Amino acid sequence: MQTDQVLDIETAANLLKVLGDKTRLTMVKIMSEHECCVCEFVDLFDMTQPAISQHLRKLKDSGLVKETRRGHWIFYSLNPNSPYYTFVQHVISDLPSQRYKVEELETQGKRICCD
Amino acid sequence: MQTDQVLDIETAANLLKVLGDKTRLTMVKIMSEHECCVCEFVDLFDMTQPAISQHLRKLKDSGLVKETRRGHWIFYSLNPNSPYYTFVQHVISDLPSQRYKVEELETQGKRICCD
DNA sequence: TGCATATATAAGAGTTTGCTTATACAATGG
DNA sequence: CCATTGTATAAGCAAACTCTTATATATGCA
Repeated sequence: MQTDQVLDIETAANLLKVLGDKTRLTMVKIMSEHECCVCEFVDLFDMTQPAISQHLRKLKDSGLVKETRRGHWIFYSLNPNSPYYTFVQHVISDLPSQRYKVEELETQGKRICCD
Repeated sequence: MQTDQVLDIETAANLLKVLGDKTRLTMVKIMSEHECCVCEFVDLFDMTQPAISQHLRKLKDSGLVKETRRGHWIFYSLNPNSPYYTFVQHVISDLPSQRYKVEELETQGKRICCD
């Protein structure tokens, strides 16, 4: 994994820019608690699928997030192997839990599960 | 002052957007270690005075930074009364110290001091 | 009072961002 | 192998961002 290392400022600024968007920051907080697939994000945010996809690509390009395909669905989650994993944890630790959103999906029967 | 409170996500995203710029992030790290006036920033960054001024305004508008005038100079520093002070501390704690930059100014006789 | 210095603001140009719609690609099941 | 479903990519547009130059404002001092 990695330890609390010193981050160079330019790298940190780029990460913060990626996180400095309400949609992406919420996604990251959600993924720190659950993995999620694209169509779930589409339901959670009132946004088109391409818009969601583009946000996820930014997160993936930054290395903060990884994807796993299971059948039709691609699940996104925080990448614990990112050298910036603990940095992100620092940043999002003060944010309110977003579990309730995923639970709402669940009660609406919109949660995707591949077991 | 304030405690480790939960930050709403939109507010956090806006703060991160402000911090998600190399110049501003470096400024904030510097100010967490020293107060600085505008002309010092102009020397530290290879940037025009209005560009520096505009970055400082963004930081001030976010409430993260406060200014104190002393004669000709306006000194900027982190605002410990900001409700987001500890959040910012979390974010910048992993960044490398920028003291050496201010020390370079000092050896070049470019440091402003109003004692 | 008038000038020099420090800083802020205004206006404009070039770039980046974040959406939209349209289309392409990938996987599954009949 | 075709249709359906989930996801990604492309192209285009409006808004936001970050710089530049020019100018205004504020303070201290001769």
